[in-house]
Amino acid sequence: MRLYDTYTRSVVELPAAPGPIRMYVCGPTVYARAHIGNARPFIVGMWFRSWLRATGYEAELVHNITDINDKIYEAAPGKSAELAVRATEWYLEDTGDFGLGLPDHLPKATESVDAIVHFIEELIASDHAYAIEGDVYFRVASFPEYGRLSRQRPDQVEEQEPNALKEDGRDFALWKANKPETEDTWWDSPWGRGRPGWHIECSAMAEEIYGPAFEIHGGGLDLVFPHHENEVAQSRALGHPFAAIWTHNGMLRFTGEKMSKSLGNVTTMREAIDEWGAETLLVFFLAASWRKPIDYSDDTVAQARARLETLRNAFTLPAAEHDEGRWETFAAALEDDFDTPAALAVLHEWASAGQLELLRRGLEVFGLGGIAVRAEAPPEVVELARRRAEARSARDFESSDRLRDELAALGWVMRDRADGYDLVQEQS
RNA sequence: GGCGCCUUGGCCGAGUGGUUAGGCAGAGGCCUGCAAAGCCUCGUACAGCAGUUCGAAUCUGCUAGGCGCCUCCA
Repeated sequence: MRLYDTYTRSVVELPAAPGPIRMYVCGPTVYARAHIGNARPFIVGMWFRSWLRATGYEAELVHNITDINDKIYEAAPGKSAELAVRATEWYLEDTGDFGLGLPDHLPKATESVDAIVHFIEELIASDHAYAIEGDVYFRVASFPEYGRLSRQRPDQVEEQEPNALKEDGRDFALWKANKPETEDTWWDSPWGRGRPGWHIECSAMAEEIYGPAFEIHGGGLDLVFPHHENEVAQSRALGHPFAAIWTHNGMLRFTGEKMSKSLGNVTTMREAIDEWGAETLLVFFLAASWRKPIDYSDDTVAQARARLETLRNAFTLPAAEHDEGRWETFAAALEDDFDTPAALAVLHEWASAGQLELLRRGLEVFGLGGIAVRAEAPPEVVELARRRAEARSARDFESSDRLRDELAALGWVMRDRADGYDLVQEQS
């Protein structure tokens, strides 16, 4: 299995099965309903895990919940903890609707403060961080490799979060002293009441679960700098190898621009799922390479929906003799940097060729196995269909067409065959 | 300004040196009482310019356009 690695900007080979392959994929900051772009790292991560397991790997996925953050304090003054809990539930509900299961671990920053504090203490002890007036900052100058992940020269890195307390404008906060007027949650620490900075939680949680080294760290392309750059710095400053491979998914775009809450051009996951259904959205994501941007528009999602129906219809057609040898083309596409558009093309070829067993198995990798299962028609539908079949064989086409309309009104389509008919539920 | 990515037929989107991607939409046909579903046929595309090469969508350079990060961001 080969994957593109941001750190080396090249396609690298994964350790051979059974691995293990331990993945950490950055999750959401929980202050609002997540948008459909936020679904991409989750979906891609769950697909990776699914494929790795299907090919004999021991794969694990950590997906963190950032429930301590300025955005949360801003969005719910005085009630930030309640908002974080509610928004976490939304996120789990929305991502759960994709039918891909749960990550193996869903650590929360609020439940990892001990590990975070311990991590910061180690950084201070090794002179990679310093405490001042209740804040703690990472000393960027102490880590010569700073900037390597995002390909920036350390001396060109600009000031992060301007602040007069810092030794160096590039330094970033590991711990922030509590600001009682705006921050209604805090934790005690050796530096006083406060709360963790954003970047440290991922280093601490990843290492708390996996130890100092693991295989894959993923997230959106917009996290490369500063978030992931700071994570590597924190961990490697302590001599920990941290992630071996970095995977960054492309951004979802809306009318040509990145969909993001700060631009306000978002469709929430909830809205997207309600409008199109989870299966269509999965096909939508499948149709583009995980590293490339995708435009979210009615037109592109409608194309995905049409493809989904084509694949679904395959299961109403006669099956050909199973040909296990054809699995290889599908596998090869995914082994090659997880090329899902190429794999999707193979699914269509199987659909046309009547390789229904392969098609079902291939769909299952992506959480789409459900489309292989046809809905059972309720008794009144079965009865209408029987009557229409009768009318048809009596060549009473007027009644036949009327009954067909009645079925359509109930959401069912009759597909006549030479030797009978199929009853298929209309997909909306 | 710094770093990086992208540009394929009406649309989405693989491919990365030489033989069909695949899909959506559209046209014609087959099938059907008519449909639906399916099947068959039809596009001969690779931003532009220059170069390397026997040969380039695929490599190199330049130009144009677009996007991302450099501040919170999946």
